Amino acid sequence: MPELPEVQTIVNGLIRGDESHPSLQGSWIRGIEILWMKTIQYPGPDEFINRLLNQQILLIERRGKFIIIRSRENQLLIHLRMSGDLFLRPRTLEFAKHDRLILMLENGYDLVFNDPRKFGRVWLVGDESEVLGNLGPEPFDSDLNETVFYEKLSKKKKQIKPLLLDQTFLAGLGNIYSDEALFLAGIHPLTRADQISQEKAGKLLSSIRKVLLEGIQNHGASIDWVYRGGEFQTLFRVYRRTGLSCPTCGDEIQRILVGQRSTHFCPHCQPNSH
DNA sequence: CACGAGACCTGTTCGC
DNA sequence: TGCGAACAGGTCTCGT
Repeated sequence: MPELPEVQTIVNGLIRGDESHPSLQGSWIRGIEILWMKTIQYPGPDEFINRLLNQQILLIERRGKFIIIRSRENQLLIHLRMSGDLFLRPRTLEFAKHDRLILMLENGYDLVFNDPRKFGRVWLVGDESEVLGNLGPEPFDSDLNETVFYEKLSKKKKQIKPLLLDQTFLAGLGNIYSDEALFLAGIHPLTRADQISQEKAGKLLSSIRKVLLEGIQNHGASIDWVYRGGEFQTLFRVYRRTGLSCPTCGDEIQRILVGQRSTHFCPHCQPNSH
């Protein structure tokens, strides 16, 4: 599911709090319930509980698609993968379907990791670079400009779509936002990265930033039964719009498979360059 | 090393 | 209505 805008939306909600729950920041962890053991990627369950119990949550951040929850000595890293969700819920007697990990807070709320497909994972580490060390730059990193991005692209022979999904190249894009960005930039998804001109590279970078910002401003995308309150799905230009008309030229949007992932594009606005 | 297929999971939707 | 196939926002591993 969640790509950068959805993860950012979740982080923003946890930091801010709202009418239904307080901020997560400052909360003390007084109980831990692991409901699906594989959720804990590292360390083992006993050490996980020992090191997290009675810790205070100080900061919540995002890096790529990871949520980072900082206490004094440890970082809890959470990756939602396809169907995970993280939210605060007033303490209840019974857990909900698909709850995988619960941190019980002193203020009467539970921090709930719920994940129907069980792909999501969490790590508890003292040095986050053990897990995040191979991530590429953040899309909004000010050091990433047209020239730098062009040079990064020119070193890769890979097709641009799978390259944008590669988290070691750029952190945060997934299937939705890469299709949307390539459409805005007018680049065919199968174009080799090193065939993209500097001008097109600049256009691609600004398109990536534009669609991510749109996603964040609309609180992410909510599709299928995985509804999280976002509205960006109503603004999709190509993603899951196979057979519908291109918002720019009216041609039919096509769907192809690239690296086993559905890929949507407009054959007229994103001409095949090879 | 690069690439593609398969694995990990459950739930919904589609086609016959 | 029923049933199997296809598909889903991600990433890792294995084989060629």
